[in-house]
Amino acid sequence: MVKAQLEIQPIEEVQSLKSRTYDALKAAINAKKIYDAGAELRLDERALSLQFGISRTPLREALAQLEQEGLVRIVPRRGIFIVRKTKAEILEMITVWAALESMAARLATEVATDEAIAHLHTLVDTFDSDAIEEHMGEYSDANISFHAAIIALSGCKLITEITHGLFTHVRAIRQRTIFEKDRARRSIVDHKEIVEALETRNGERAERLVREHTLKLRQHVEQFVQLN
Amino acid sequence: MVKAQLEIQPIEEVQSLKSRTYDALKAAINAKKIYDAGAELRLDERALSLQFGISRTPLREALAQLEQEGLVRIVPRRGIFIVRKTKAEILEMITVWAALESMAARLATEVATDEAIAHLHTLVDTFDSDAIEEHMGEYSDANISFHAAIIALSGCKLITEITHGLFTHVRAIRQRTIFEKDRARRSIVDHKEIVEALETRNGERAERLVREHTLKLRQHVEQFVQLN
DNA sequence: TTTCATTATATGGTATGCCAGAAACCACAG
DNA sequence: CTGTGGTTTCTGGCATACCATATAATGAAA
Repeated sequence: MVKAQLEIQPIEEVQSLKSRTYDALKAAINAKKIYDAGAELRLDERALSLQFGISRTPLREALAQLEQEGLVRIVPRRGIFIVRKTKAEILEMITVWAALESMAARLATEVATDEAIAHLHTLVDTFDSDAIEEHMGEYSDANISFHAAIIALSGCKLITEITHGLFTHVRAIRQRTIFEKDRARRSIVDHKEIVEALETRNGERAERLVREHTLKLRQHVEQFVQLN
Repeated sequence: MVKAQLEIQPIEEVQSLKSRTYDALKAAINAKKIYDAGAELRLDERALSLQFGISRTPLREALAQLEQEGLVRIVPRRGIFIVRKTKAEILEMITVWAALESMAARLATEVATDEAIAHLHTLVDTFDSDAIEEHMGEYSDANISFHAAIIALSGCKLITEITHGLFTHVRAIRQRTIFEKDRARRSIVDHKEIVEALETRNGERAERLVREHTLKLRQHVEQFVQLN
């Protein structure tokens, strides 16, 4: 046996057009403000195939996948439309999120290393709940990272995958969420409690805190966010 | 305005070949014992298109959707393969199931009607934990129905949808699960407790019982079920 | 007989063309 | 002006043909 003599990089495998088109379309849909009034939700196959410089075949396969994922709806001989989620559907997504992230928190208390849990502090301690007003933008990002981190700590790939899929849908509504400072302040307190529960390996408590935290968001969206 | 003079039935709309092929393939994969040794996992596009009597185009679109769903894997210029889930992935699915069904139980205590909850008795009381041996087959079906019923009681369509998708994968392993009578007996006891918690609108307890019940299954599969 | 290079074949990937249904447009009758 | 029937056009659905690559088959050289 000859030992590796070179640092071999996998040959850059060019993905199929279908796959790349899928990614491109998904990114484009995510970037689009689909909840704005008068937003164009229709996708034109031929126009897209021209823009991408490919034929309709791989494009249609990518669209079929997006349809399966629930991002677009293909109506025979009528058109292809970006799906706008209803408020009820968004609320259901947050509910599922609550179920999954709370389970993730429980798992994290069982499998995560102390170091990994300690690392959460970098995502929480940065923000003082008093001076939160001036850092709403950064906080919003850190907030997302915090929840993603907990899910990652669980070690459960499937939870990561599903919540990531949900996030794709929910992020579109995020730009509509009013981050009033009071909510942010209480949110930080919640986060600190959650970290503490994880550190003390209190699975029950961690699960409950995460669930309640996310259900608060659900409540908030239900009350204050208006779609259409 | 002319009143309806005829009883008009909506025209039976013929679904697209893509859609029907998707359903047919999914059913075929589910019916196949993919975990048996030597099972043929490869799908041949051209052969399938001949069998279905359609061209490769709609077939490929259906396959693209199945790939998105994780049922098959398409390897460029190598072939299309039915995906066999690993044991670790099955365990993750059961974990997610536990998270979702326990949340569903909690929701059910908040939104389900008394009548709907009472209806669960028909799925539980039928089986006496003493005489369970002779009715394992029926019990297995009732068991599935019971869990599906709880999820339905939550009123959360998304939970129903996701768990249904998981079931598609897990059912293939079901035929490998040894239903020894002891597990079935304890399972029935669990079910009765769950119904009671739902009836008394004890959300915390219902959630916990469902979670623990499903995690028991997880534990069992981890210990006793062998794949490959 | 074995090995390796060459060739053939099989298989998925992509492009193209035509078809059918739906919507938009238009003209003409009332 | 209005409503109705017909025609055009637009759009997605499907079939077919060809392409590129991976694999199998073949055969010549060692």
